[in-house]
Amino acid sequence: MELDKRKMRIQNSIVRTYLETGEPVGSRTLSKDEGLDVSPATIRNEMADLEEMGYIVQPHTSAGRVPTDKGYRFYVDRLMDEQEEKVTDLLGIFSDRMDRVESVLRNMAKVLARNTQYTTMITGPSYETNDVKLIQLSRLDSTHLIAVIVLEGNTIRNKVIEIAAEPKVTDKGLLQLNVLLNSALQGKSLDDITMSFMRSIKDQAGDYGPMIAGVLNAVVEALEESSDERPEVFTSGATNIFKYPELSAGETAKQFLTNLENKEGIIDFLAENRDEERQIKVYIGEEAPFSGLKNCSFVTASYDLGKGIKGTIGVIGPKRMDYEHVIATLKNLVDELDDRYQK
Amino acid sequence: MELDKRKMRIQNSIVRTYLETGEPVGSRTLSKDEGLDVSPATIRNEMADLEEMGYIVQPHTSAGRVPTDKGYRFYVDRLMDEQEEKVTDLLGIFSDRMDRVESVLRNMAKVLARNTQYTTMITGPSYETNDVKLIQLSRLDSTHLIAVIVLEGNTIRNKVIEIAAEPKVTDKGLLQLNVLLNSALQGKSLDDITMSFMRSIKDQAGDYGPMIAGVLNAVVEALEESSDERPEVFTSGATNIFKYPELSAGETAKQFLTNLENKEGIIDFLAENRDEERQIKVYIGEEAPFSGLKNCSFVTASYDLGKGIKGTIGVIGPKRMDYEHVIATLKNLVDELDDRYQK
DNA sequence: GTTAGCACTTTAGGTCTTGGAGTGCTAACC
DNA sequence: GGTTAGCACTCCAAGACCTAAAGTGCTAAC
Repeated sequence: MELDKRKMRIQNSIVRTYLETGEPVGSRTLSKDEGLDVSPATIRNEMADLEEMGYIVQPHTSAGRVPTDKGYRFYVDRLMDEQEEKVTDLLGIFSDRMDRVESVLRNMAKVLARNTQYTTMITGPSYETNDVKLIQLSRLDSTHLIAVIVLEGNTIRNKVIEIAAEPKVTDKGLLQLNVLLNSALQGKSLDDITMSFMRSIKDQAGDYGPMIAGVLNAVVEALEESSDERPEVFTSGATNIFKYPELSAGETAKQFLTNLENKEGIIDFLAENRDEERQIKVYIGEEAPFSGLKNCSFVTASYDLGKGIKGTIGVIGPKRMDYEHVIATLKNLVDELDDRYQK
Repeated sequence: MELDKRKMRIQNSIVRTYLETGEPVGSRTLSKDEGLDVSPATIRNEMADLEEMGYIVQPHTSAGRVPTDKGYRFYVDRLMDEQEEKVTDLLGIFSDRMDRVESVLRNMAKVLARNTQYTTMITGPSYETNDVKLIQLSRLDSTHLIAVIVLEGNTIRNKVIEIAAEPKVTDKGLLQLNVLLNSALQGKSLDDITMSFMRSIKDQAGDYGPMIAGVLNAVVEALEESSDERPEVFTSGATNIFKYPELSAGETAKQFLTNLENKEGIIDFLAENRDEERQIKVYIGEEAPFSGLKNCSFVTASYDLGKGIKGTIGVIGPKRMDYEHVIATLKNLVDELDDRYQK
């Protein structure tokens, strides 16, 4: 059964009012809503219908109505279509040097949290292409080398490698090693570095053969750090939940914050969204494939900086969050990111 | 006025019992304490004295006694002298590679939080000596160089430098540049890099003169990051506060967590302790030169990994924290660190 | 100096009561 | 037929009240 126009109107009014106040909405309140020129009694009838259809519920007999997950969903779906508001003022973030993607993301989380007043989390980029672009050994001191490994996408890893004092590494030897390593490793990914491959390099290294093991180890570690490792997650505004009584009462706050501190689960959840075709997604309450956080809604957006650098941005708030604003802001942010970096 | 032996005994009993239970301690409870063979009435008399002297207070007329800051202080001072218990089981941390000081510290915070069940924070090392040890330019692609700058103490910084496509940088040129830069910059610190110094390098660089500006910029940035920048702070176990009702009730939890998230103030506070001669310090309640966190005590320890790498570890918990355990653990940890790295 | 005894105070928690908010239903109205 | 006024009913929140328990300070006896 479809909702007629008045029911839709009432439903949306209920959601909107509830978003603002956080209190169950009664028929009297609604009747005063501009544009709805009917008596409370009429509204009561309509509400009874809406309740039967599962859009709203009463916490208890003599209370007003509160939207169900389905009710929110109805409201949000409408938003997603209409929504085309332009939000600016997030640009400041980008003035930062792009030196370290990390610091940009961290910053982004912070700004977003301040802007929305909810909790935000951003997964660090996980790199899909993971090839070695450049490797460079330098002598640090008599027993240590430093290996700088640059991966496709310009991620840089440093590794300190301990070496035996003998045989002494000459400048010339180091140069040769670098040439050897670069020609051997360039364009290689983790999968390419097999045992036999390693042995062949070792053979070519002559006197430095024993040392090569350490170097290759470092390379493998660097590659593993970039792929296998779970992406880092930057959170911000965790304490914003104290602004919403329904999330800060009793056990809930504890659970919320503990979940956030551990980051387990959340990472998986965000990572899952990474490749979705649809940029913005909204999970209301139980919809999130992710236990542990009751009474919360998630809005996620995936970004793609090109070169296989992808990640997810998420906003977590109470179910009664300002979806309109959050969606607009995220959409804006992602568009902006794409514009700037996806060339 | 000095405390006689029985008063001392009672005072310490009160503190210890209160640490365990978190509830005001009554005379009856104390009289059952082993070794104290007097009646509740006698104890009541003594307690009246202790209260007058400011070691304990009653939350309200018909409640037991609770230690004051002064009372805790008395208890803790005694601990600091006696204390020589050996706590092990923190060693697992060190098995990690020392590649990244950062990850060791992060880990350390985590283990410490789990061990003590309080909140821990560790300031990243701030480097006192800040000299360039090694600099190495490599070609990334036609318009980018990568500069690897190793500082004394083996901190490694990477900088990507954008360069003009012309004049083309040859391998040979790069080699020369590296030699030039290393001989010029080695052992130099931020203060040494003056305008005239920069000009002189530029002159020596010949054709690559224009490019040098970018490189030197990168060096300066790297140096600034290590010195000027506030040290990073790693926190862990923030949600442990929910284990202590007096910290998780109402506003307090919010304040606590907000303070922790912002890290402002805390950094300064920890940094202040960095150079203290005394390794372990205890701040009880108002003693902390640091507003914002009521009802908390801090135990801090400063570590020194040599080469000017110093920092502070802090444990924050309710006033009624298990000082004995925390102090012992920290002392142990710092000793261990010193043993391992201060050679 | 120590202790038993007792009157006194305060709090935590339970029960009761009351007022307000909101509903569903019925009957009247347009 | 849809809309509305009226009313009885339900439930909750907040306050008033009460009680039991815990702990004290004081006094008088040991």
